[in-house]
Amino acid sequence: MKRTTIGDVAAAAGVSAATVSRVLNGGAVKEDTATRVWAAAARLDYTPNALTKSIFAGRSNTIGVIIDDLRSPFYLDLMRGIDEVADANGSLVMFANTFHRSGHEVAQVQTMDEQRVRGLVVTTGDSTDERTGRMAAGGTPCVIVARPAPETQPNLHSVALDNVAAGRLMAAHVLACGHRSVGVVVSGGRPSQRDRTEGVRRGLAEAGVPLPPEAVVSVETDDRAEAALAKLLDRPVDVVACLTGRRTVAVHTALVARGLSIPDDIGFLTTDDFAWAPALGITVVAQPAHRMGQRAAELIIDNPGEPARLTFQPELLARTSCGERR
Amino acid sequence: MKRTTIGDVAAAAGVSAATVSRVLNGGAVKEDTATRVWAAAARLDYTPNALTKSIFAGRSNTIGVIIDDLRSPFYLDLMRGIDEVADANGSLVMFANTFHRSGHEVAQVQTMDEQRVRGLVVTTGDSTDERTGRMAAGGTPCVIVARPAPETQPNLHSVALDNVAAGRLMAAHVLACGHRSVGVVVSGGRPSQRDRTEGVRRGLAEAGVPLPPEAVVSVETDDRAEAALAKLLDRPVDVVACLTGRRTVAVHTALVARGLSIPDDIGFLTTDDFAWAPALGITVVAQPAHRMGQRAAELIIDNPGEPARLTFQPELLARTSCGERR
DNA sequence: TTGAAAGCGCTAACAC
DNA sequence: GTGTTAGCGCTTTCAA
Repeated sequence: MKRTTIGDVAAAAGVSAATVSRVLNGGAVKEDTATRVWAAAARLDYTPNALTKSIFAGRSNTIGVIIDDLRSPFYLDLMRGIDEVADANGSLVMFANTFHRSGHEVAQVQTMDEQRVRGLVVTTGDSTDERTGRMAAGGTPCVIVARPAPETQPNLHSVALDNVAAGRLMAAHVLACGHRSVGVVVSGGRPSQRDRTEGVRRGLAEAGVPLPPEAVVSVETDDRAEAALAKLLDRPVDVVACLTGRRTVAVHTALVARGLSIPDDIGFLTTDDFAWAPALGITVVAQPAHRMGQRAAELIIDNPGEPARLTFQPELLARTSCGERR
Repeated sequence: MKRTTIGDVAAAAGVSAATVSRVLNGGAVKEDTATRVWAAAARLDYTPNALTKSIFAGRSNTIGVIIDDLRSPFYLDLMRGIDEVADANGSLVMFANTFHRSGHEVAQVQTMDEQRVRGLVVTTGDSTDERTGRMAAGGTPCVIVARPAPETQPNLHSVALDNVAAGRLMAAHVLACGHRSVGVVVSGGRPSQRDRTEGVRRGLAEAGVPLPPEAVVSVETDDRAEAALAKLLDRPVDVVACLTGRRTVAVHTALVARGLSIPDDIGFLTTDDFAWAPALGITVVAQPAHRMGQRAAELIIDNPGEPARLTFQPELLARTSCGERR
């Protein structure tokens, strides 16, 4: 099944391939030549080969995105932001989902590099840092999302939340609601999780409220939420702060499964806004995920000479899940 | 910023480009030659150019996916299914979000064709049918999701839900819960919406319950949900059946905003399962979205000679939002 | 087992 | 204006 090439069109229109190329890309051609070429192209159903074009440019017009898990509300909004800007610039988005298959992530970065993507957005942990760094060194702009870039290097940018501020916002809110004993749920030990925990700790400390180590539990997968919560609620806890949007459903469900009513028996707040949060009255600290995605894509398209480290401020969306504010 | 080419590696290893190619792709080469080549490749940080490779194959190793709006739970799960199978086969996924910008969709199909995708998954309305048909005629396997393929043609497959069955399932459930006056919400007039409505109508008719035209309203965008519901609830309605997963949040919110309590004041059920449905007790008719995505990707990778029209059966997940079953 | 040479579909100099 | 000629980075005959 051979496809129509530029040569076929040229032959059909009685011109050279170069002329066809000029017609298609807006060079200087006589009007009736152009007409003949367009007609021939339409008749032969000619679709130019973008792959071949990219060879000359040295790279494709596609932005690569590597994401842990699209099901997280943050990543989904991030993705939409990237897609929007890409689309507005005539770029495409190539996407790979790691699903936390560690070891696979590095291979995916490599694959994106082989595709000669115009730029790469990575949201994985630091396992990919070395490969991403080399890619940036090779001239491909890369944006690390959700944590600061590991080192200052040309073509290597980052887009992240002020995670400490997010933690502080949560602490301030639960204190304002009259809570004193806070339980914290994180997922794994990624820097963002550590920083948010630290923010909570500092925010509470300023009000003289401690956050002992046993008040912080890690939930690695959804099905371990119940067990982790059982441990967390061994000691009296007024309010549970979930520092990871990925675990919101599981933690909320585990709370309810224990027969706890929110906010009457226990307060609850989490990270990342989501479509059902208003309906459920769940208070969240939101990241400007959509905006972050847009900026990430813009960094790739504009690729400023100076490496950029963009930090975004979180926003508290107070609803009813922590009880009334006093 | 010139990147390392196969020629650079060849020169460094003291062999020809052809030999390097053979080493990289597993041809017959003497062992110590291979060793020298691998060493040179590593030293020069050689990353093969997949774009150039694709020129020879005639097409890339990427599966294109065109989706209306990723925020819909169905599409997100579909996407995950596609990605999974693609990944398992060493394929990548290239993704475009139309966001219902009509007119843009056809351009996006064309763009995917220009990228010489290995295959294309389209979820848009029929505006793209002509272009997709030509793509299939040109040899690229295409899969239309959520409605049957418009015509039987080689390389053109479809993956869809049995929408009439979905409507019947809903009708049977609301009848079993003792409801008699059903209000239906659809979004636009796409075939899937029409078929589901028809299913509801037939299911009710068999029990002698009518579904008059004024019992069906269309909600085109989220912000029009309240107005549409006001109209729908002009007449007495026991239960609202939302036939589009995309509008679940908006319709549910509009119901609650009217001061209606679910299921005490009014029953509610919708299409497509979602993460928070169990927590909210919302009954849904689910599509096997993940499975459908996998099958779509498999159709592209295996591309059977006979055009396939796959139909999937919906499943009722009964929870509490329609009241107790009698 | 290896290299030289041709060519994939397209663009970009350089002539005419 | 338009055609000719070189490539882009890689694979694939075809000889050696």
